Amino acid sequence: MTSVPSELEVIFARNQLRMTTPRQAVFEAMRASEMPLSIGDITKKCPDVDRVSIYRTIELFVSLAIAEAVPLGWKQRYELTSPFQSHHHHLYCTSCGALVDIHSKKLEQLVASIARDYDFTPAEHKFEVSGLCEKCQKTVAR
Amino acid sequence: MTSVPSELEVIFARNQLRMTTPRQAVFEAMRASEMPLSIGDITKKCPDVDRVSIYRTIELFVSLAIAEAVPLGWKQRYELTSPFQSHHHHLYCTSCGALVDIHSKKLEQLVASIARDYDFTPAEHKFEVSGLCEKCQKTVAR
DNA sequence: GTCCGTGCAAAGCGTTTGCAGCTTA
DNA sequence: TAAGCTGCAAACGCTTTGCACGGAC
Repeated sequence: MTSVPSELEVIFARNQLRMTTPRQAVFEAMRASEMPLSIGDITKKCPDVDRVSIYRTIELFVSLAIAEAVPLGWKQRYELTSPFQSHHHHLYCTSCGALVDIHSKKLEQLVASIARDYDFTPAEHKFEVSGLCEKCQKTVAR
Repeated sequence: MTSVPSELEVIFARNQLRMTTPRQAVFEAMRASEMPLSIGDITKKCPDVDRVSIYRTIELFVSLAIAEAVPLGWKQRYELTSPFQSHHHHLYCTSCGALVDIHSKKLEQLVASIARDYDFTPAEHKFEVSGLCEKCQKTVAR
């Protein structure tokens, strides 16, 4: 219980939420993963947690901005956010499924600039590029 | 039948596909809409088309690049693409649901530039910003 | 000791699949 | 005419809801 990242405990305490075994398990599963996970993935990685609790936990995490949805391919996937994982976006190879994290300062500036132009207060932004990775460009014929 | 946009007919002919009433109806529903539509939305707008056909038609449209998925809020929505609607992205107000189309040359350039940096051949990209519109910034208390 | 959170069960939808008949080219 | 496409029916799986018990604080 004490091994839980303090930042998470702080967020929970601030919101008067309880640190429970299922919530820890889901958090650890996401933290240990290198790529965004679907609900199904998380279910598999947390066999002791009921699927219902996983749904509720993910919903909670998203509402607390601990995690966010990532639109990769067809399914929605989830990933930890800024306090726990540096803010980034993805390049996704539609041929081999490779995922590359992108950190782009220019993109972040552009979001701010666009928001300013349109009198918007930006909260979140999604940016994902799909295509072919270096390897697959050569491999794939057509 | 002859009133169907010729561009669509060309794409269909090129792929040896048939122009049918359901496909026209789905296309027209999307073209008439100002915002991306969910499968459920399209179903309502095309009451004479079976839900199954709507799924199959959307899948077909996406594979032909006639339409594309837009990750807005939680649900996946669909929108026509370049030949039928100019390429753009969205600002989404999480308070009132307002949607603003963004056309940003800089963003398109950035996608190309990032892809180049990572040796990627970009096919598609998604970019959506959510936040508060001008109006709601003032209205919403917290 | 309280109240929140969980697990279980079941309902509720959205989505997919198989197949016979109709429509398009 | 022949093949593709549709609609119907039903299966399937994901997600949500209600409720009583258990655990966190």
